[in-house]
Amino acid sequence: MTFDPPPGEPGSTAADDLLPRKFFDRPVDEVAPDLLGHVLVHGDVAVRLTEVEAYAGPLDPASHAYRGLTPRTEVMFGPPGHAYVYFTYGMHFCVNLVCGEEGTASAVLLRAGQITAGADTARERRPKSTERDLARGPARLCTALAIGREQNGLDVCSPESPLLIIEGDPADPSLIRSGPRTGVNGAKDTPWRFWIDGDPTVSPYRAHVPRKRNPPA
DNA sequence: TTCGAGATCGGCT
DNA sequence: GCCGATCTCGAAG
Repeated sequence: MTFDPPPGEPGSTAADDLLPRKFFDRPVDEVAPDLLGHVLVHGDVAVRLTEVEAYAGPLDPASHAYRGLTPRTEVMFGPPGHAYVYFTYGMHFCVNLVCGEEGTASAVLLRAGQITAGADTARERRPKSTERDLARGPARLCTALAIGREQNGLDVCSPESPLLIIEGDPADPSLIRSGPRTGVNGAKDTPWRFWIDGDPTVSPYRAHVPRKRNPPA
């Protein structure tokens, strides 16, 4: 398996390659499948998105916004086209893109993708991963792209931003599948996980398993 | 290949 | 204190 060379020098992304903000200013369940095939760029690493999940704001029990506006979820309640990065399980970062009108607090979790540029850099960050595993899973995707707290709130539609979403090869609509969301306790019957069928970088589905606790002595 | 369990800490009740 | 939009490793089939 080979990787295509980067389309140009890092940072040379033309502004008209960026997805426009109005792309994100739509209902989250429309934006999520449309994101498949587009490319998230941070530094010299680029990832073509192959798997995403939609979260519908305060009405969605699976969403961080379910409990309302908090300092953590502030970005979700802001304007569309911004990155919401959160820290979970004490060790992992995950990245979402805010969708819909300001205040709706809906977002798309970026779950997996294929590295299309900067594979060497990504491999340095994840030396134990095979090529297909480099961005297979939301936390791995963040590691491969070096996304952390500093990237929270960045505007991915602005050419000035270090974190950008650029137009890629849109996924073949006949290959887009949807199903229940991964690792989510509430609202697990909502088929808001979207992926490109047959793509090896799509993470395996795992039903939610509550963590076992140490029994009291 | 699949399954089970541990790791680790911020956010919220 | 409890829980979580996860990942990794080791063991077993």
